[in-house]
Amino acid sequence: MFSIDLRSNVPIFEQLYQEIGKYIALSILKPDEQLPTVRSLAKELGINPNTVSKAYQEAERSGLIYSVSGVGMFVSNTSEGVKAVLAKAYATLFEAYNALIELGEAPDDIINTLRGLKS
Amino acid sequence: MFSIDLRSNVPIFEQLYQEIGKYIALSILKPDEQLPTVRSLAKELGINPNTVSKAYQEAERSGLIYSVSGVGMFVSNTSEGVKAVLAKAYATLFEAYNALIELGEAPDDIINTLRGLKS
Amino acid sequence: MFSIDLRSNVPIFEQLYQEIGKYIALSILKPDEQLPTVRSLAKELGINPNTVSKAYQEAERSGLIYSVSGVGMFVSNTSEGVKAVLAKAYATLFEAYNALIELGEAPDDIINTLRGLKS
Amino acid sequence: MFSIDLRSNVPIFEQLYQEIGKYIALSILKPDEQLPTVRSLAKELGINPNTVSKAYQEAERSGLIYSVSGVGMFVSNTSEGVKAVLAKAYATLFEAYNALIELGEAPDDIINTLRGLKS
DNA sequence: GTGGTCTAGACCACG
DNA sequence: GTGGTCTAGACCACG
Repeated sequence: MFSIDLRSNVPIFEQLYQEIGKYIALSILKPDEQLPTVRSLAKELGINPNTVSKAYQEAERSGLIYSVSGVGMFVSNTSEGVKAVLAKAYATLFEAYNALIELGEAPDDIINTLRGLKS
Repeated sequence: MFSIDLRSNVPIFEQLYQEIGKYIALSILKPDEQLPTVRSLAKELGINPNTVSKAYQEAERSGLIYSVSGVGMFVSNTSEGVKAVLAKAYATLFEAYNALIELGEAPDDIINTLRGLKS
Repeated sequence: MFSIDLRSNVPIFEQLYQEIGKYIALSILKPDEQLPTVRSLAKELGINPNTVSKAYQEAERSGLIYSVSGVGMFVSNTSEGVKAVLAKAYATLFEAYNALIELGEAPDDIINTLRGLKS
Repeated sequence: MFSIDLRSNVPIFEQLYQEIGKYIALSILKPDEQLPTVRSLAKELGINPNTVSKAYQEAERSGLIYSVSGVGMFVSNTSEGVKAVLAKAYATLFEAYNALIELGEAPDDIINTLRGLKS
């Protein structure tokens, strides 16, 4: 289910965190569904359990998942957590958009280019 | 002329490289104009000369500037270099856009949000 | 009667122990009244019997309840046990209060804030 | 300057994080003052650099400190960060206060007890 | 020099 | 069984 790119400059724990956010936003992971255990996911991905744990802790701090002591990690009721994920993604878009504006691109040109992309 | 933020998580050399691209794209830096020397710019910004050097090297690799041995760095005839800068900025935008699509956002919603921004 | 929150970061046995203390202090549980058996309470709350057992042991050590071999757990004659529960709760309060003092808050400010709370 | 208790049940990184917050709130650590490096503090306290790093990262996420790449960690302009620290400390106080209320203690009794403490 | 990430492996509390 | 913390040690990017 989860896939990571060991060659990426994005840290592994960050990739994993983003994937969790993505799957929850897409309802592939549903509220109160249990995530793979730290150890099993680490084994499956061939990475260190500490790295998975770090991703899970980030996700818990973001309100995306919660932990049940002695049992495992579960998907939160998503409303607030997903909002945060979306907000972050939009912030990145705005930043890239503003960088183009700073380079002298016209707003309409940028938007038209994006509209061309979607079809 | 150049301004950097030491507290930013964006590396300093990267900030500097982007500023060079920005000023060239905006024709504030013009073809064959000389850039500040590594040492003078480092002194002015209070940063390590190696950092300035790295930014210049990146800009040279991108075709934005060229070096004249023993003299300094100069702005290239811009057409291709600026194209590269713009292409990179657009690539970042597309990446952010696609991340939103992956999160389930509708293309029209994203574009309308951006259109709201521009006014 | 007892209610626990599996998602809380407070251990379940601790929550249960505190609830026992609370009900005894409030005389909802009365001297020599029998507590639910470990197994029945575990079943009712959907938790591990060992967890209930641990809470009961804590409560017994605090003098809140006593065990009758082969029969079950019973509420103690409360005076000393309740005193211990209260003492512990006050200790926690003092600790939080002192932390605020250490942070430079004025005693009167803290007390006034609490007084505002109570109304 | 920093002191930790290895025997405490409070994690080391958490103790360190709280100390940072305390010293900033008390202006013992002043804005833009540099903190000890990860390695030097680890050595001084006899703990692992990773543990110090975790505390620093927590403090950075809280806005208490900021990092300058290649140089070190520095105290933020404190207003917002300190507010968060104080808010957290007050939350702990309120929790302890409410626990006492639940145990049947009268608000005035609790407050009078605290007032007795302060003198 | 600085902090950030990761691994391997241990130990712990909770259940 | 579960996740959380910590150590020892390596490697990396940035400066």
